[in-house]
Amino acid sequence: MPPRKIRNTLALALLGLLLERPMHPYEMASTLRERFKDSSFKINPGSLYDTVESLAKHRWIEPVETVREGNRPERTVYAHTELGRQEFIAWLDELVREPVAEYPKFVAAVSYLGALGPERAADALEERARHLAARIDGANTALDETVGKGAPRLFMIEVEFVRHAWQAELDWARATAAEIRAGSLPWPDHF
Amino acid sequence: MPPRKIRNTLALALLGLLLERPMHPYEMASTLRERFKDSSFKINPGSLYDTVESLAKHRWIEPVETVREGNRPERTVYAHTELGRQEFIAWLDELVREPVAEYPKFVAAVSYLGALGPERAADALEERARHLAARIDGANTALDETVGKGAPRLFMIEVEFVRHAWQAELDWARATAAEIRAGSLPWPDHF
DNA sequence: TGTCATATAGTCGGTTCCGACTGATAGGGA
DNA sequence: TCCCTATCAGTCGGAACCGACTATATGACA
Repeated sequence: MPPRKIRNTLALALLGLLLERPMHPYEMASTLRERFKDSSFKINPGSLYDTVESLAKHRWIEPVETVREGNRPERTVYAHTELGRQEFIAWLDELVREPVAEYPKFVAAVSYLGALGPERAADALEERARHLAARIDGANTALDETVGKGAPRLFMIEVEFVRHAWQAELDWARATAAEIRAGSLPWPDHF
Repeated sequence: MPPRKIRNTLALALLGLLLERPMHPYEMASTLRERFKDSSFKINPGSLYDTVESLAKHRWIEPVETVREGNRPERTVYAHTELGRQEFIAWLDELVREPVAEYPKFVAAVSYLGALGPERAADALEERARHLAARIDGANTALDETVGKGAPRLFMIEVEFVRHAWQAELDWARATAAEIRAGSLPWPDHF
């Protein structure tokens, strides 16, 4: 099996939507926003149209009609192909099964934490912890509201995951700041 | 304060190295690899030279000499500037303090977990859990070795963080797979 | 002595990505 | 009627990114 030709996960989101029904690009973006999926996928007008084009080039989706309303720009409506459906499932399966390296910015920063010196490092970690706590609150509110409206948990399962991940990061940030304050994380000089 | 002009974290890594001593690009890459920092930063020859150029263009670093050994290509040795030193610290501080959205591929996949159907989803999560467990083992080995050689913990602090993050992800994957198997995570039909 | 693998050092061209911008329509208020 | 804002729909140029490739030197080994 050759490596997948499209790696951009926005393509996964768009494909997933088109499995429900045909749409034009702008509609895909607004539907994703409605469903809070804009926190799982980076939706930017430039990337959106590039990605749709790339999906079409690879025949995972195809234009089914172009409509024009009044003087507005023409809209091209796309639908998924059978190839697209298969690739979607295979890709999804692979993404869940195999962790891939992703180089988050925070890991980069932690690699050079020493350069901040102990006080400033502990300070910064504690501030991060406060931000994370606020985000976790936000996630809880979003979950409560959505489940309150009767939506199945599975529709927001990724929010449950990120909440869990943030909580872990929060715990680490607090614990590490505490270690620095307590002096139990020795600070070499030549930083 | 205008937004930072360079966002690429490889630039942070290179700048951090040049604070120790002047180096030429290839040497920066090999030094990072020696120190296991290639798991925190994506080091690719193309990006390396582009990034060095960009750092130089912004005057965060500057060439100090070009040397030639035998018939090998010329090497340009760079050093950090005072501006570079200041930007490094300010950037680092900001990266630690403020969490930024990063759209990991796994979150994308979990957003569409429903499409896999319950059996395949549970299967895939369990496989991921096994991969994660292996990585955690690897991290532990690396930590033991390095600390065994007398290196300060702070030099590998980012490995402690990623181990913690992986452990959290592992816990979530296992717990969610178990919920699916137990039927306590209801699966809507129209996926 | 030929050759094979590895380390050194970097170039090049193409794709991807993205933020700033354009321009039309719709609705509301003064 | 004029203006303000929001929404709709998309274009464009440049920056970032990355994989494939080039080319020399060194040491091992058959």
